[in-house]
Amino acid sequence: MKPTAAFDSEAMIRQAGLKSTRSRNQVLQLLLSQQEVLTADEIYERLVRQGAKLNYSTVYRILEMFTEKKLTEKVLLPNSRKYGFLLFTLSHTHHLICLGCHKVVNIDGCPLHDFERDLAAKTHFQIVGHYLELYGYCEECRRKDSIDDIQQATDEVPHE
Amino acid sequence: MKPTAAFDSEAMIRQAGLKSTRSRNQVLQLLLSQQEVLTADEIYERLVRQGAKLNYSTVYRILEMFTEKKLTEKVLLPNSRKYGFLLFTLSHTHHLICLGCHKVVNIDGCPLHDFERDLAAKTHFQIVGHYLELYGYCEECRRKDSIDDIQQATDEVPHE
DNA sequence: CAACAAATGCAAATGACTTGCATTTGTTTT
DNA sequence: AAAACAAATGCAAGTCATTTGCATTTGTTG
Repeated sequence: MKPTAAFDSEAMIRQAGLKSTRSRNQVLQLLLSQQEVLTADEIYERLVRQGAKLNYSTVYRILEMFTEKKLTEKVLLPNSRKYGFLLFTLSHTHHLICLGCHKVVNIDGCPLHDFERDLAAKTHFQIVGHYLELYGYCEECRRKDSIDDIQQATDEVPHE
Repeated sequence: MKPTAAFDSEAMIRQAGLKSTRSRNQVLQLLLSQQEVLTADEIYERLVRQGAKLNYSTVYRILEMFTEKKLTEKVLLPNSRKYGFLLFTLSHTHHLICLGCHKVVNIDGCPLHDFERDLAAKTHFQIVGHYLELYGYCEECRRKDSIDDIQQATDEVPHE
């Protein structure tokens, strides 16, 4: 009998209306096994290290397709011009991302709801969207790293 | 007597501890004359069109230096992997950016202050920063563009 | 106004994707 | 279960925004 993760990923891929291919399953299983944001090349590297045979561009195409079909979501990583991908189930909200281990914590609801309404009224803008991600260090990472490391990394975070 | 903008930019550049060069003044004057976010290549194009003689990489280096010295700030533009630059004085807050004309409206205060404190308590994260920009259409742009155009552009905005 | 560090120009390099096209693989159909 | 076919993948080359190395020019200072 197949391992559970493998079964799940096949079902999920089919349910999204996609062909269930070896590469797609490998990508989705990796994402399912980690509750963190991964970049395309982290995904590629990890899969290759696990012995998978697949191409860089395939990874991009898979991630693009997964995102289109709402299996994953794409978020901009701070100060890097790179995108991270995470399971859509973890998503569709804003995230608190640990800068140490890339763990993702979901934020229930949008803290900007009322704020946006007021702002629209004040500025006469039609507000069509916003981009919000929060960054920090989780409990474990804070324990592992010294205050100095954390202080240094703080500089890499966008304003505020 | 020199035009005011020229004078201002020289003073600002010197005050930032930088050499006042022709190119730096041209870039800063352009930014001073428009209250909007501009990308590096928009800046380059506009200056060249005005007859300035300067290099693409110079523009990048200037913007980088200005940002380091807090004359400008660098913000990620939605869904484009490009950066926009704007005066630091317009900045150090969050922005509401018009997707039509790239006009920037400053947002006073940070709507996430209390929220972050509560979230930190709940998640045991040390929250070190966040990225927030809002996108929409200003009054003029809404008047100019048809509903259809706006609807289409809406799709280009990051989640929520 | 010489001396020198800093800024600029230019061409080539980089990083993160993206694309075109030939080949292979799931899926569907017989 | 093999054919038929669209869809997915591999590979190599291409983009786009930005960065870098190095030779040259320009502000600033002694």
